[in-house]
Amino acid sequence: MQHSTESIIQRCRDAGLRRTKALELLLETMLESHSPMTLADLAEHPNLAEQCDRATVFRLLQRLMDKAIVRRLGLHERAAYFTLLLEGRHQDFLICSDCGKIEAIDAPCPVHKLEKELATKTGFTKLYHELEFFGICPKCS
Amino acid sequence: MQHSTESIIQRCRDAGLRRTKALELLLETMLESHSPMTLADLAEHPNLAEQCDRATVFRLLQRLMDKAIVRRLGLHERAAYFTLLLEGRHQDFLICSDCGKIEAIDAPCPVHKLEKELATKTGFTKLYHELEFFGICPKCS
DNA sequence: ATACCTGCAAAGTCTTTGCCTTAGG
DNA sequence: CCTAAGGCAAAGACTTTGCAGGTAT
Repeated sequence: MQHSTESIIQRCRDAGLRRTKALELLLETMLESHSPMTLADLAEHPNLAEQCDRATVFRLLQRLMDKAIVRRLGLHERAAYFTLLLEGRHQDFLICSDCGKIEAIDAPCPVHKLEKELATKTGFTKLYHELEFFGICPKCS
Repeated sequence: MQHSTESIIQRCRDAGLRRTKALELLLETMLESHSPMTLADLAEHPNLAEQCDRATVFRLLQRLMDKAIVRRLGLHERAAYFTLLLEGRHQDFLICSDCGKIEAIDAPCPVHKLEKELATKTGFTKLYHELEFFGICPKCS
């Protein structure tokens, strides 16, 4: 396997984190799962449930995000974002990871072809997509 | 203007919603703003702050989502999702809007070109993107 | 030895609901 | 008139933090 737990632990060590039981178990668990997990998913996972506190998992995730080993998906605020669905308008967004400013991108979206393919391959219906670009805006950098 | 408040209100009426002051103000506000807004953004917006309760805005957004006039961005759970950042692996996701199941998509991501363009056009640095497809999975439909 | 981690419990923040009143159709 | 919508206040859900004690280095 290309990404062993051991090699990720090494990345953590290089980033200055201590090798603790909780860290090992967390990384193993995230590596086993092939899709994103919530804090609850992780803290209640059999690997972790009896082994460490939810606050520990939370703080580990925080550190791992700081070190760019873990990413939190979605817009980076706690609150939910809403947008109007207007006929003939599809919006993708460009978001500053630092100040949080969100702007709409006008560029034609290059994803529709893949979306069609997915519809036939996977049997999903009512497909739509969301595409967000994140980065540091000129002001913040 | 192509999308007048009036025309959206008509969509709402067609969908069975009553024409109330709060609805009008909410739609106007969302139409003015050209990027997604949080419940707090909306409820505290000068247009709405003194005019209606936050719970009202919340319930309006709910109804508008039911009627597919508004969309809530991001993964549709309350909790945040985390994923490992592994070298050489970029994942896009396919999510069932009904049961919430998330699966990773292997297909080569068609977005990198646009990402490069954005970097030069906008001056954003450290760009990356997230791409999610939503739909109803075979089991749920 | 000491700076970093952990567990527990409490506080915060944003969302969601109950209940009664108001008003649109 | 009848039912959907609104206001207020309280409850929920998930996240985040303070502090005292434990542990990797």
